Amino acid sequence: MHQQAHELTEAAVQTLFVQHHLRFTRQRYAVYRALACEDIHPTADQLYQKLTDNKSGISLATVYNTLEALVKSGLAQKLADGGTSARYDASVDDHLHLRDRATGSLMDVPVNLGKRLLDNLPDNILKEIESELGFSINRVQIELVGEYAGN
Amino acid sequence: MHQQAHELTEAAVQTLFVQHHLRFTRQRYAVYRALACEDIHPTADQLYQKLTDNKSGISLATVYNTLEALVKSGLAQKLADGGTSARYDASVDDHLHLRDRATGSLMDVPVNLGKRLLDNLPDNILKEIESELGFSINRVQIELVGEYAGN
DNA sequence: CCTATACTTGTAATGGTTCTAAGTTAGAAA
DNA sequence: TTTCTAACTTAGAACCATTACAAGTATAGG
Repeated sequence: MHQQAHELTEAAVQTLFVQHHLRFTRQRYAVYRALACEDIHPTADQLYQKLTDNKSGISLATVYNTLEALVKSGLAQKLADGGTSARYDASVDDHLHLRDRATGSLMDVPVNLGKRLLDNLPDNILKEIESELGFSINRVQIELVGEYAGN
Repeated sequence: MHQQAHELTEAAVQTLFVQHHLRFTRQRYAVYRALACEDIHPTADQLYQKLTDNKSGISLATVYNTLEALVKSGLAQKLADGGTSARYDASVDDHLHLRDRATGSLMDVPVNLGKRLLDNLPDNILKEIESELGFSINRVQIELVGEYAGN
């Protein structure tokens, strides 16, 4: 679920940053906005390209720095691509990804379906894993690997 | 579940390779054996180090080539590390991973627990996702992200 | 308005992975 | 067994995503 997808005004994002102990800068605002309005899961370089097209005046190093800050503060997550470069997502909730074996591409499962699957995970077994292994689960990341019917 | 974990004789692995249309070489045997008897999920370089210690006489390029061949043939899977380097696993079955947020380390959930969770996934919802999205699911990869109680 | 601290930036360095081109080998066929 | 060739191995170069660095700049608190 894309949190605040409809709340990307400067003031709203500034508030969000303050809540997460992040300084608000022109560059960070641009990166966050670009990331949050994406429905794919962009790489750092894709974001940089997009921002450069927008003449947002930002360096690639800053894109990386900002993404790291967002991830560390909990405003984004870094998804391993399996391929060459990392992908980012401005969502932090549990959600499902679909990975196409053929292309390696990654996309979200529609929220309603994904949520139903996650809500129906056997909670008692998760609890058992936690107690048995002395592990505290923060997030359940599920990836459905397969291929589109067309292929 | 580590398939053939007890069946790593030369003959057994050779048969396995033939079944998967892979030529059997000294180097591939060494890599497969090193991978299959690991309980962690080694990186290419960790395997290379281990094999070098064993004086197996193998180059790093071959480790990479072999891992790629194993993955392509279905005898291993590549796990995105989220961090810097990829990790490999000589198992192809659905299974669960635990990722420690602190260290980024990745390990298996014991088979019995993992299997119970996977067996209790709501199958009807998975089917619905398949039909709704025109996607055919080969594998369900679940990662439990969290931290050990000690930390 | 001033200041301290944190952020930004271009560039260099790093490090995992892939490429290349030359040598070697597995395994099929005779 | 011998021969043959496609496939494999290898060292080193190349590649490219990411991080480190050091100098300049901007934010937010006082």
